[in-house]
Amino acid sequence: MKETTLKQIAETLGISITTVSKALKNYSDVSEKTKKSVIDLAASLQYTPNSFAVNLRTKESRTIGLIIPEVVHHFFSNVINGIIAEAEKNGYLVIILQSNESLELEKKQVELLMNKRVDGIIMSLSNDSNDENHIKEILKREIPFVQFDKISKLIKSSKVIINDQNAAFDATAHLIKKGCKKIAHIRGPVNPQNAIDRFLGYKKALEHYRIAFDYNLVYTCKNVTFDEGKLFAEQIVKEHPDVDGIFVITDLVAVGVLAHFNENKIKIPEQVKVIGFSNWFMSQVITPKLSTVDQPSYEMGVESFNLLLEEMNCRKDIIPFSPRTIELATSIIERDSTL
Amino acid sequence: MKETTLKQIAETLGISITTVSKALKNYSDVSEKTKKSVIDLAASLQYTPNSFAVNLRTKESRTIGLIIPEVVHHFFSNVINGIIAEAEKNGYLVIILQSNESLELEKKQVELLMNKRVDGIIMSLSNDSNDENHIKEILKREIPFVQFDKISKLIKSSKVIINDQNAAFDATAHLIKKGCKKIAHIRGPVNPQNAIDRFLGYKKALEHYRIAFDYNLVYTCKNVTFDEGKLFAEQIVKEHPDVDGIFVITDLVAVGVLAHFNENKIKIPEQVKVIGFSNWFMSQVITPKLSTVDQPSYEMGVESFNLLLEEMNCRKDIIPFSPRTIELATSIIERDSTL
DNA sequence: GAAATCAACGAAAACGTTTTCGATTTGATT
DNA sequence: AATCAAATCGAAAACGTTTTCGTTGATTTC
Repeated sequence: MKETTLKQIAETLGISITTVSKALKNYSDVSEKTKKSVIDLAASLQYTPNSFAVNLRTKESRTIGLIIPEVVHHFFSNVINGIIAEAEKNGYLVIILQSNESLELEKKQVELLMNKRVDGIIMSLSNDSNDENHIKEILKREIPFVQFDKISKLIKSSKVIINDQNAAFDATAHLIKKGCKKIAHIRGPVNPQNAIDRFLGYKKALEHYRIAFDYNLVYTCKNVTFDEGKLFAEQIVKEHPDVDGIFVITDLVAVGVLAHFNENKIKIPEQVKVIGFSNWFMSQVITPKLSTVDQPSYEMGVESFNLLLEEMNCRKDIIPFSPRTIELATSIIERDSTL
Repeated sequence: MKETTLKQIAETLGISITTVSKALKNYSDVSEKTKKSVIDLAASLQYTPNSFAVNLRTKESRTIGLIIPEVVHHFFSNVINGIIAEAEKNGYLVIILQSNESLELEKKQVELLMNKRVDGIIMSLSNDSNDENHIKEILKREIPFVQFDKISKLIKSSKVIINDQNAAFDATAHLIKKGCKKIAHIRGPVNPQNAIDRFLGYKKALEHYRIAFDYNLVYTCKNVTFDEGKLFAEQIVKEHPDVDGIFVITDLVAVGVLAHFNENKIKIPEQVKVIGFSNWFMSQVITPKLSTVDQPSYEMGVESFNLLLEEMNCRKDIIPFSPRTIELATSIIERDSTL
């Protein structure tokens, strides 16, 4: 039971492969009669074009690659969701790779995807991406490319981002408006632009509301984990017992902070108010419910794919494409932890 | 700046395409001298084989398809993680599709993957999969196929599962050993085998410990959500105020139960003990920490891929393959909600 | 009646690789 | 000198599709 090919259809119908191909693609130089006979036979034989041959001939695979730092992650899995949904709608499939926050793996995976000849690549950088040569190689080979969330500003490509600095400003301002006078910040790792921007937003908010900035109130995550949240919470109450507000780089870490406070009977929001970032599902089921910054992750995936699609279509029609950056809106979600 | 091909290398070196190809694949009938010159030139031209052509020629794409009900899901995203990691190790890439628990979408996606001519398919069924024709089509076309977690017993294929019935038995027994006398069960939807098996395990445990089974104590989820957990918790305390233990189909729903109890000052574990299923990350950061059944999700992904690989290799060498079923061990994790 | 138009079809090249099966040369052996 | 074996290479087919460019015969136009 072999696969049906154009050749088989052509032979049983006594016509040429060319005509069969054209009939199935509804070319105008095939008579209605032969069209019908071809289409009918193809249907009854369950003919589907051999995509390997189509790929080779058309030089496209209708497949894109996606590289993200982590799959098991509320934010990223939502982005994945948006990307594969939008891709499927447009007839594209998605190959997903996980860089595990490792630059080495990331490089290999970019290599892999280029060798697979995907039609485009969407990517969120790993934390220790301080080297951009592999990314530049993508652009050099003229492969459509979109960055989202954790991006490199040095690379001229389309991007889908939020304004981390403004969002962090808003989050910090929210604490201030709720009466906090001494606000600590648990920040992300040193390299990624997001962590830097959120830190700058925090600092800017303090300045704007005339609260002295104190470097000792800034704690830096290495791995951005639940346990780090617990650890830093402990350090904060020990070193600065009068801290009454904490802005945390992301909800996962913030939940760690809450856990430590809960265990040590430190009342939230009475003694300390806490606000996170990203609006993980977890935040609304934890006690107390965590205030946070909502980041439109699904939409981010959708927009990323659409930007990529735009570029892929331009390349196909050989019309020039200039990269665009889409900035999505964030919003403060007020819950029990800052009431 | 076009892509380098075998032909180009052959022409600049004044030898045939055949020899170039053989040199790069280290065939024994090419002299060391020409091998070296070919390899050197290939490297300097950054030659990579055109995978479209290789696919067409070898009839394989070194790509597999994965269909799961939901990406944004702690269990499934961990499985994804296991699969793509193991696949990458073995030189395979993974296309991921999400069925959204819809049979219609699932059918389309199976179709899509077969038309893409992936080398194999791994799948976890959607909840309303009461029709198996699309799956049978996969087997008919002799495409290597593995089911995991939500499987159909009617399909003869390799499977990676846990023993849901035993695990549920253990979970219920755990509640009984902790002193519960009247145990409710919030079960999953009617169709999926898992939900049925877990229900049966619950029932069997009651029988084993001589506790009367009461159908009124069984509540059936439709969408398996946090909100359903809250809702059923409310119903349970209203309809059966003397219930002192609840075994819940999965952690997400169990967290909903905890939320309702927390809001209504019903003490856990003093008044009611609760045990979930799947060991979501959330369970260990919620208050009180949720006891649950640990399900080895990452390992499930790894094993699924390895079974698929086994079958793919057999097909290639045309040696017969008989499907295997791997049953992974689960374990009870005792936390605050059943202390 | 010659020229132009049109409808319907097909031959063949092309995409880039892999692999089979000879062909050729060289050196060694009878 | 004839035979054989080993070492090295290449021609060509094959994978299945798409698309360009002709070809043919029929019809229309001046």
